[in-house]
Amino acid sequence: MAKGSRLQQAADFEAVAAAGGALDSRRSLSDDVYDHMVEFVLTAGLAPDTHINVDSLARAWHVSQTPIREALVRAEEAGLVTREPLRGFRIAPVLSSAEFSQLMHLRILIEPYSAAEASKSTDVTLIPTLEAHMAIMRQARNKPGAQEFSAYMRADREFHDAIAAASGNRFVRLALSTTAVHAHRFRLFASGRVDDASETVAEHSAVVDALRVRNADAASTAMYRHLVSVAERVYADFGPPRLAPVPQRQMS
Amino acid sequence: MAKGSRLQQAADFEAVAAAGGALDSRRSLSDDVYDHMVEFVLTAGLAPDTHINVDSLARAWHVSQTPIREALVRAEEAGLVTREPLRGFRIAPVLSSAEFSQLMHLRILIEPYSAAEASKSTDVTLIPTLEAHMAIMRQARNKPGAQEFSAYMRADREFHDAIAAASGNRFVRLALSTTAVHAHRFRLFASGRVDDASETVAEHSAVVDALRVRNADAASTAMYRHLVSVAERVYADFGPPRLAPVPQRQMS
DNA sequence: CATGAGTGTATCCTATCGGAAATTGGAAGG
DNA sequence: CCTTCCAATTTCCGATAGGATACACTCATG
Repeated sequence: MAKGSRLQQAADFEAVAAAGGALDSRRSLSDDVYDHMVEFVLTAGLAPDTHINVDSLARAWHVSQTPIREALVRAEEAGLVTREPLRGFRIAPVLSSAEFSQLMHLRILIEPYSAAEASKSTDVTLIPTLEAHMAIMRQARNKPGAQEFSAYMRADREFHDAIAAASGNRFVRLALSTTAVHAHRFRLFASGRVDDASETVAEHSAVVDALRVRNADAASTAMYRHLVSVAERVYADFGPPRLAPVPQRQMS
Repeated sequence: MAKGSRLQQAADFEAVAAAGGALDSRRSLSDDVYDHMVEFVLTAGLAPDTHINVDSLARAWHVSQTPIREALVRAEEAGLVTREPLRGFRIAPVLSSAEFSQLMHLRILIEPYSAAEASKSTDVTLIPTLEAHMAIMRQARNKPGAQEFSAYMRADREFHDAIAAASGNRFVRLALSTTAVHAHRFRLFASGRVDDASETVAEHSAVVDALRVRNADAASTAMYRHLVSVAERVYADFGPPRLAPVPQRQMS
């Protein structure tokens, strides 16, 4: 392998790594491979159940099998791929409609809380960060391209993750991070284009407004309404099952 | 390496594998190593921040480095170990009191819902399974030994996991599975012995009673009370911070 | 047509090498 | 004589290449 380059000629990847992970000067090759793999699965929209040949993937990316395997193990934990012992790895199946409903139930349990806690955050960069993500989403409004969809979904993920991070509860953030890629892939295969930017941005604005004035109850409610709306929009495209009654309890 | 044995002489391990995983005839060596590692970290009570020497661990368990590394990557995702690139793996730090509080917050958000959903389960083996776990916990009551503590905590984990599984929501179950090992380790280092069996079994009984009569509201409430009690008991030993107000919403 | 042996392929594991980081020893300066 | 800084050594992580084993497929046979 050439001395300077790690993955492929890796020009595009090095740019991503430089932009996203400049702080961590120490990154192992398997980390790079993992990031590359996530991007690959999420944007390329590979067919579910596709066999992943470790050897050919290693040759294609000009690395050996070990970092590929380590990245695949992590991807399995994240739900991106599945593994059958002695039979290898496959691209994970896309969520069924029922499973997406389950996913949204979990988010509805957690995210109103994370929004409420985020309203107490002292991080002054939170609001500007959220607005930056919303600007990207506004920009992608009604653009049918795959590129725009990818940027749109990325901004959406980072919007929710920023709030989870601001909640200060690492377990909440961890639990939600797993859901993000699944939701991304479900919507990628459901429509694959930006079709709800107006509603989503409006609902995000309501959340940000509540966070700006540090109103925990309002933030919680706005987030709850947003998630219910997201689910309803998806089910409008897909028909039943609609969102089952969402159990929520009163502030004690 | 001898032909029949895989880990060490591995007599005890083979017994565990035969008891727990007989259904999966296909298991890779890294799976075995991972299970072994979880058991090792949770029962041996290794000091946090202890360096893990991959090479010596491989020699000690009579396997090579690759399955060790794969198991460590999975253990990192599960929060059992931490990894610093180019500096290796370490035993993960035990949760601080504040982090344990965060963990309990997440459980309180999720588990009342999982109990409510489990009450609708048609699985006839659920109640007997839960009662079996409770029997084990009763048996360990007020026994100070490390062996009893381990069995007690295992039964507690499996009790909650069985309910999560019965909820039918795989994302709920996944989110909770991460919390289990952290809670286990926190209590291992907090007291390390069975000191709340009476209360815990009583509270578990309340949950099972509600599940038996398929009362979703009662199951949710019983689980909520149980988790609050768990947190309160831990804080009684530890002093502040006590459990912050637990945000819960009304059933809509 | 069903069944079983034989061949090919890919996974999984092992053995080994390069290289980065921690450590120990020594020399220079105060 | 003690402290501080630098450098060589050692240790161990990360990566590579190759071999053993299990599975899938093909083809011959009852």
